[in-house]
Amino acid sequence: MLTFSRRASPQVSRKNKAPKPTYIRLDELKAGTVVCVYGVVVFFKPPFRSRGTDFCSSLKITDQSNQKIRCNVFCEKLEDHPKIFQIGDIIRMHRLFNDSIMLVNTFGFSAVTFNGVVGGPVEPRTSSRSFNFDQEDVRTVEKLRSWAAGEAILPPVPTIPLSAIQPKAYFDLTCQLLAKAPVDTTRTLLRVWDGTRCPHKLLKVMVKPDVMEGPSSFSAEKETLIADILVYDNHVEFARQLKVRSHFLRIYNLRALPGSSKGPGLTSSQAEEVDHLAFHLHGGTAYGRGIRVLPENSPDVQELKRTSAPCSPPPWALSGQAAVPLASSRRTLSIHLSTHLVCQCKPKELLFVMGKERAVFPVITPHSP
DNA sequence: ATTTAGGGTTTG
Repeated sequence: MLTFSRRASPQVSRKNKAPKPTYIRLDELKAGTVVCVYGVVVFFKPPFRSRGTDFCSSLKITDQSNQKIRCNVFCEKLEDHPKIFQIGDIIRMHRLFNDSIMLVNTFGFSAVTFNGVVGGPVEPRTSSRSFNFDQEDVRTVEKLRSWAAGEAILPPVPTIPLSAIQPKAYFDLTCQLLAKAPVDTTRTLLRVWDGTRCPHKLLKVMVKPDVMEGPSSFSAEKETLIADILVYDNHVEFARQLKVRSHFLRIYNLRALPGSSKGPGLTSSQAEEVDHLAFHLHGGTAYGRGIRVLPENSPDVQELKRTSAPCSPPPWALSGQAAVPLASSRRTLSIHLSTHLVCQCKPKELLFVMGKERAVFPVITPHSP
């Protein structure tokens, strides 16, 4: 709904008569008080399971005062955690208790986050059903963005594509999950791609096809683009929740190591290939190590969809529509026959891109008489 | 109605 502030400037509000909070500069925090703050994220750990009942998000923020303040956010539900995706994001938090060591969320806590890129749209990210957000918030976000740009807080490259991997270095990867499989009690395999080609050969992890969620194999061409990631220990539980194909991920503090490691799950011939890279998400949360699912509407996901499926609509050999009677309703189906199916190659699946939509279709092959 | 963690690279 639209309300009006005392200064008669329009104010978008989704809640009636909420008093406007006062945001405290980070150099004016007093121990033992409950505060609302704005800040630029200079460090964060994606939510990880604590030993208590909640997930914990650990972060460090700063503002024009240059004070750096640590915060911990405890929430039982993942979706209630601040939607921080990278260093440089702007965050607004309401109702944090200052215990003199750090800020910790308290009753009535809420968080809204924004991309930190100067000049970008100021789009609030939150799971709060009601929150206030007006022109003053827009100005605060823009001021923090331009201040942070001068402080060089954003990492020089937000995430590294597979094509730019430096062996042995730690990096963040934005990717689509294509398939996954449990390997043993401490490890899960994630098969991902970002549409770019790694200049190094990629070590493949062998698992039984019947435990694979998603396709157990891809075309030889596509396999050269797929990175096999072994995630360890505390990340296994998180990996279990991930959904093949529909989930776009950012994996933080990933490491690509020359494939000298031998052991179950790796083929012996590959293990001797030192040129092959093996991807590991080690156990623990140091340096913000972890996995986050990116929202479907995030710019990073839109960009990934563009780069991982750069092709024009295929030439149709046949195209049309058909009304299909169903049990409860009647639907119209668009039917296309790809020219790929009337040539000599025999694909097992086809990847079609139409605008922003993407779908992988199994090829139905009729039995020979 | 206030525990959890309290940043700082791996068993592989």
